[in-house]
Formats: sequence, C-alpha cells, structure tokens
Amino acid sequence: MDEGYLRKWFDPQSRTLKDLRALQHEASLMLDLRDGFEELRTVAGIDCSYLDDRIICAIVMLDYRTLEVIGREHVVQKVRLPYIPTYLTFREGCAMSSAFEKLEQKPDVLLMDSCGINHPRRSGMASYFGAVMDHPTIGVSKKILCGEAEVPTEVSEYHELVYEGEQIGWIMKTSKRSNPIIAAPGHKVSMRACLEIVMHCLKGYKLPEPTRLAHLYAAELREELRSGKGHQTTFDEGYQRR
DNA sequence: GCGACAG
DNA sequence: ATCTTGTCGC
Repeated sequence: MDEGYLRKWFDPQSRTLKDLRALQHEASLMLDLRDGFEELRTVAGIDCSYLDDRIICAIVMLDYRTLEVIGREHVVQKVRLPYIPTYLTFREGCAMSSAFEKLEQKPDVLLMDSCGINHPRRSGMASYFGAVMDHPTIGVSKKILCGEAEVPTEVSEYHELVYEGEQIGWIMKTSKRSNPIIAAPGHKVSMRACLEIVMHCLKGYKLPEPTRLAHLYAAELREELRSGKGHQTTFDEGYQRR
C-alpha cells in the first residue's frame, strides 16, 4: 500500500474527532459484507499491547485447517492517540497496518480484537481496517460496544446481536468459565461465515486461537522490551512525516 | 443532563 | 490496554 494512502486513513495527526468521524463514515461506504475469499487455507490474529509511550502490534498466522502456527510478525511504534471509545482505529491502525504490510503472505481472513460492523457508525476497527486494506476481516471482542442480545449460558450457545433493528453480529459462549464473546463481520465476510470461522477457530479457550495467540505474542514482546532483552523486537518509525 | 463506552 | 495476589470453582 502507498504510504500516503495509509497516512490518510490511519494517521490521527492534526485531526479533530469530527475529521476522524468523517473518515469512519467514508470507510463504512466501502464495506462489502459478502464473502470475499475463495478457500480458507490460512487465518491470522492481530492484537496490540502497550509499554509506556509505545505500542506493540503482533500478528500470528495459522494454518486454517490445523490451527498450527505458520508465521509471526510484529512492529513497535510510538503511541499517537489516547484510547477514545469508538475511535480505537486511530490509536492502533497505524501500527496494525505497518505490521500487516510486513507479512509476505497475507492470510485469507484476519481476526482482530475489536468491533466490526457492531459499531455506532458501522466502522469498528475490523471493518475500517478491512475496507481500507481491502481484506477479509472479523472483529472479536469481549464487551458489547453497542447493540443488545440474549445472553448465552451454555457452551456453544449463541444469539444474534441486534442494533437499531438489524443484526450486527453474534454473541457466543465459548467456554464454561468465561463470559461470552462477541463476533462480527469486519469486511468481505458474511454474517454466517463470521460465525462459522470463529467457531472453527475455537479450541476450548475464551478466545479463538488467532486472536488468543496474537495476544500472547504481543505480551511476550512487551516483556522483552521491558527487560531490555528485546533482541527480537524491531522499532518502526511508522509512516509519519518528519 | 446522565450514563455507557472495543482496546 | 495496564497496575496486581489470592482465591473460588470445575
């Protein structure tokens, strides 16, 4: 992807929330909720951790059928924006797109720790990122940002997440001991495929493997940086003009 | 105005 | 997200 293009979509530098809101609206108009993939041979999870003023973005690629790890990638950058509900994209998007660009082979579908179309402006990070990068994505989260649903209590039980009269995702009980999780289409993934893909990636834990492993990898990298033994970590300037 | 609010 | 020990339950 062109650097100027990524800067336009992900750089919060000198922009107001009104500007960012306009970008989210623009991205939502680019959404396609039909399955935009052929076969599902690989799946990846992406997640971020933080250390002081730095953000660490980690990606773990898995074989879709066996869920075995077949690749990793990461990037460390300066944090550019505080966390503001409904604007998560502009806090993590720059690092995420940079890490994603480093992947030699892109996954057939990407699972992100965020909302998808289950967002007030239909522009949760998974949807925004997917639309901007033109890649199939799914948003997996632990809390409901918007919408209502019956709460599942038995493992494997799931219900529709509804907002303003329309289904925007699913809420599902994935393990006996944990609270249910929310899954929603990001971009180029249908509501039905979203459910099937996430359920396929479950391995008895609260979160699907891609996202769970990306979370662990991000935490691992964070610890390497903190202990100063970050021989594995690489700092990235990001696509910020300087 | 008040409360809710992905990570 | 992050700061943090033990503890209740399966």
